[in-house]
Amino acid sequence: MKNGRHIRIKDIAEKAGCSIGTVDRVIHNRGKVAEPVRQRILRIIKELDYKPNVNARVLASKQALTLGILLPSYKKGEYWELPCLGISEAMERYNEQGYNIEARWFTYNSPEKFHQAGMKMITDEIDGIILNPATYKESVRLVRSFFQNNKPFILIDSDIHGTPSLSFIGKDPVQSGLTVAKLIHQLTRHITGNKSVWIINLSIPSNQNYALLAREIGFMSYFADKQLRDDYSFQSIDMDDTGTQKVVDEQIGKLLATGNPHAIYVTGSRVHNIADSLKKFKPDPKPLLIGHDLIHKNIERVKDETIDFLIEEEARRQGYLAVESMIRSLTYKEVIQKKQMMNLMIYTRENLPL
Amino acid sequence: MKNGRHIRIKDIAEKAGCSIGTVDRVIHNRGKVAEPVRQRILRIIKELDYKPNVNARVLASKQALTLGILLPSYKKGEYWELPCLGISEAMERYNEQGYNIEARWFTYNSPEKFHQAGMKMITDEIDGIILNPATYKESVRLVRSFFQNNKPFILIDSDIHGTPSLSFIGKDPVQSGLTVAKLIHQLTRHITGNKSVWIINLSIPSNQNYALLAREIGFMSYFADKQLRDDYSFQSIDMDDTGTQKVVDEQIGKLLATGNPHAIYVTGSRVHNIADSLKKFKPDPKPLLIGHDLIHKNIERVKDETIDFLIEEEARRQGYLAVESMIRSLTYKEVIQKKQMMNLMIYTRENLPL
DNA sequence: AAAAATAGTGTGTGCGGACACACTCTTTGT
DNA sequence: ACAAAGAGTGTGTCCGCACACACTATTTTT
Repeated sequence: MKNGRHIRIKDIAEKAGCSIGTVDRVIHNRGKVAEPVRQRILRIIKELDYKPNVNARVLASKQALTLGILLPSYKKGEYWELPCLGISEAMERYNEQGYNIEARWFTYNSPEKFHQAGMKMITDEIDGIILNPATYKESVRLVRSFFQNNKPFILIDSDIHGTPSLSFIGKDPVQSGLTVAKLIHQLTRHITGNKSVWIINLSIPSNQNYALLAREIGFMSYFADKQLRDDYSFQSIDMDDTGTQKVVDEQIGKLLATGNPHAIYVTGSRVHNIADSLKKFKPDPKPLLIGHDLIHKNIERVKDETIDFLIEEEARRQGYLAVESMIRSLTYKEVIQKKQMMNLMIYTRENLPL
Repeated sequence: MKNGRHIRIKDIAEKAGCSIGTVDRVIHNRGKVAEPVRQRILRIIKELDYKPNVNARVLASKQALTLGILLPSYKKGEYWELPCLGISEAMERYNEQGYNIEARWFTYNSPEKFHQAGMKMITDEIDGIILNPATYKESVRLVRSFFQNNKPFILIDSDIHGTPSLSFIGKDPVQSGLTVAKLIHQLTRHITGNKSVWIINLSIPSNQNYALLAREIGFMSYFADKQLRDDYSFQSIDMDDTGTQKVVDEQIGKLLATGNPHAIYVTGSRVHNIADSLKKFKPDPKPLLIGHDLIHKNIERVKDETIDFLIEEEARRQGYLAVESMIRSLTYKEVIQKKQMMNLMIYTRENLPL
């Protein structure tokens, strides 16, 4: 592939009959270059397929980057800890490599806080923003401000279509729902008679989570497409997430009194609450239980097989890639892929990592 | 985290009251440093948690690395193409970043060729070796030569325990088998009566593949551990892989004449051959079909649902990580994790990548 | 017409580290 | 006793790039 050595600025300068200073000015658009010379240099750069030496560049420009991180607030062990771990990991790794990257963290638990924090990032000297768009309306508004103020941003976990982001990193929630549906279908297909399925939406009430809805839509559309509606009866259950197990137990207790489902799909990451309830009530036969996200409490319930399958969208890697992409965009002016879709992982007891 | 700037060699030199040259000699073990000074510098390096600036290091040492790659020969679309893609990807990426890395490829299709190619790598000026150990005996012999000749090497895909490799990158095949077993168990548990399962070992006869055997062992041990032996009847089938569909068709035809299994597990990557046979003979009900590896022909059969599930061990990433680990070890003298276990991915139609 | 502003260009220094080389001081050989 | 060999240390150059600065030639201002 590489015959000989790499092309340097000096090589370009020689070929263009000018000094490296001029080439430098062209590369960085620092102006003050005669137009014909500029064109010539640009041509040569293309011809020679010049790629700047990243190491030299980082070494020479001791620029410090400040990234703004805007994510939902969370407690230890909850979902958003995972992307944050990925972000920290990337940050450390790049800092060790001689970069000088700093993070400013913002969290929100309401649309107001979200918007407020977002606006603060604009006035602060922040070079790039990594955020999870909360509600649609607020996000569109905020993102527009970012755009107008020339602040590059990357969306993670949930997308807002048609937004001028550097990149979206995550997964289509509809596909998640489809995958769960496929699993439940395959795992219950040999049960005779009509099969009952609960879809439990266990989430914070104020948080009208778009992603969870989309998962449910994907889930239902699988059965619709395959014309399996008559074989299954679905019950969609909205459950308030007060965080306490007791409240969940109560509600599950009531529901179980009305009958024992064949399968339960929890659209969010709080499957472990349902799992704990099932452990308490011990319905027989035990319903198939499927949910999302590789958080610690869920992993424990997969290990003891109270949860049968977990779906996850490489949450940690999302955070890592977001930081990496931002750095590449800001320091190397690399063009980042507009959509970086994660793998949709299916985990069960036997293939849990570590 | 980072208060102020990074520690440089110069900082260490000042604190130790010597010149950067001396510090450099200590860092690189180039000898000729008075022992007390050496100790002092080492202490300071530790105290200050000195991390060399990777960018400066790569820039200054214009060392060119040559990696030797020793893998089974393959045709386009076959399994080993995937790790190779990962290797090429890593190579390109690092070369673009100012590194100077070159690969020398060796392939083998017999133990003799394997050993022969391996020995050639020792005499050639190769800095590090990435290999897949073929047969146990040959591999141990070769690896011993590597060790004696001070050639660092990384094993990918299959491990040889207790080997002085820099790292092993792959996955425990027993766990793969366990995972497939879990899937088949769960997917057939509501079928009444005794369930018949075929385990098909479709591989090149000369290639007494250890990994495939280990998968089968894992597979069987699942059912043994769960005391499910009475619910299932297993048939282990060794099938020669001549590469032609016709031969497979013939054998499957004969087998189907003896009865229709509930599930088929193909331990290697040639599930698509079995899938094609099933498409031809259309046994009813269609047996559950599970195999390994995300190669193109398999993906196609997952898309049309002839194959129900595919297991894969991030083959491409294995190659990528192997190169990356080797570079980090050789150029930064970083200590590499002895075992880098991949995720075990479960794919079905709905969660195929892209 | 002289001074000042400006467009266009080249030069020099430093980023942190690798490595060659030069230098000093001691030890060893003759 | 003096040269040669060696141990131990410091200095200088270069890697490719960014960026400040200096410089020349031309145009504009006064």
